[in-house]
Amino acid sequence: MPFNLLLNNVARYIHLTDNEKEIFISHLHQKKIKRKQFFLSYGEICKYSAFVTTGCLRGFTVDKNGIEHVLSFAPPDWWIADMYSLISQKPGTLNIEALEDTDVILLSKTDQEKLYQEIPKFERFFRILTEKSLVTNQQRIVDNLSLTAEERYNIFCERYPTLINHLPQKQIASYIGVTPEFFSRMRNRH
Amino acid sequence: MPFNLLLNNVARYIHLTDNEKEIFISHLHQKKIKRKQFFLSYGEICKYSAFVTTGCLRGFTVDKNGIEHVLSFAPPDWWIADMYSLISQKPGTLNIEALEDTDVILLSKTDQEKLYQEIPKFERFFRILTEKSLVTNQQRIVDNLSLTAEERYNIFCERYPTLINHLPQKQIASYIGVTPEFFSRMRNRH
DNA sequence: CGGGGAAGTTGATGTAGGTTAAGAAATGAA
DNA sequence: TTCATTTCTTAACCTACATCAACTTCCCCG
Repeated sequence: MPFNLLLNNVARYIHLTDNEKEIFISHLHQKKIKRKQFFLSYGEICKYSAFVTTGCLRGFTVDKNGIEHVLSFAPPDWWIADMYSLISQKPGTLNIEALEDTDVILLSKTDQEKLYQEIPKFERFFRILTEKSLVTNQQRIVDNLSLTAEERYNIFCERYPTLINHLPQKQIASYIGVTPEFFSRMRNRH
Repeated sequence: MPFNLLLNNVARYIHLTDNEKEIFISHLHQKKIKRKQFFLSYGEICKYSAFVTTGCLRGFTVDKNGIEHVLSFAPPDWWIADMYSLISQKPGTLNIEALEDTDVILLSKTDQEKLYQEIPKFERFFRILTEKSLVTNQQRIVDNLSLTAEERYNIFCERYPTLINHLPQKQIASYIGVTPEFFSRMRNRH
């Protein structure tokens, strides 16, 4: 059944009884997002966390010069949301777009809060998830401050080997923090 | 009593009974850190979260060229730790140093876990804390990718007005991601 | 309260990476 | 398969910020 990937994802950090699994699943919705379709746009209020089962999403912002900056990729087994907007329920700055046809499982903000009431273990689950995400983001800040573009690229290759073949170069360039032109030059020099 | 600042910090997100407050306090330790003294050094395993009551700490890494990069400041009412090391209990890369004589309240990793057992509400507290920290860090990544040094400086001034007068310029420069020389020039042109 | 090390300033010069532009290659919708 | 649209490449030139060095000012600790 289609929720297995997600149940395994959850099982990494907390144990659920069969009954709890059913309660959990009752809060979930499935959705298909076609390539290039937006799951969330700048200025909207983020009402869902999305868990990708197939395909790939990207979260990005657009700066005042119209340049896109990729904050995160969400391949299968990853969660994505505009955390700022989800928490504050204010309009966010993040766009979330499908890089290919993608299946997601949605958990709404309100269902997530119900879940915290019904199965407090989920506080733990999302705490741990958020902690891991925080560590990754802190490392990225350090990398951006202290490494050259080439070093950041090498780290990206190590950390996300499956994504490298999968993604358009310009998306990786944007994540690394360089222009597509410079990224191309960087790759073709050695 | 010296735990009031911390109890207020906690009360922002969860409500504790008097009994729960006592249990919480029983897990805490106080410590004084003298100016320039290290609370945590690169390569150590981080065993404590620290909550600052007076003074100021800074968390920073040192890159392969010996250059320091400030990840965070912790003035009063802030938590600080090497999250990577605290979670994984592996040697971390963060240094945490007192910028002035500082009083902290410590919560050890093991006491934190006991707290989760004894008062599950603390799962919620630290989830919310971590979420807020994550949002701040994501915004910083976007800022580093899309803004000039001067724009990042202006944002820093808005966001941390009290720190501006308080900190040596070179520390702010390092947080912003520029050299002290460039930071000085930037401030003195207009 | 005085001296020494740290912090800040200023100038000359260097460089990683950006910008603009134009063509080549890949890709996807019909 | 075809054509239109992205994506990628290459080249010339540009700029934000770094580096190095010498000087001044600050400030803390004995």
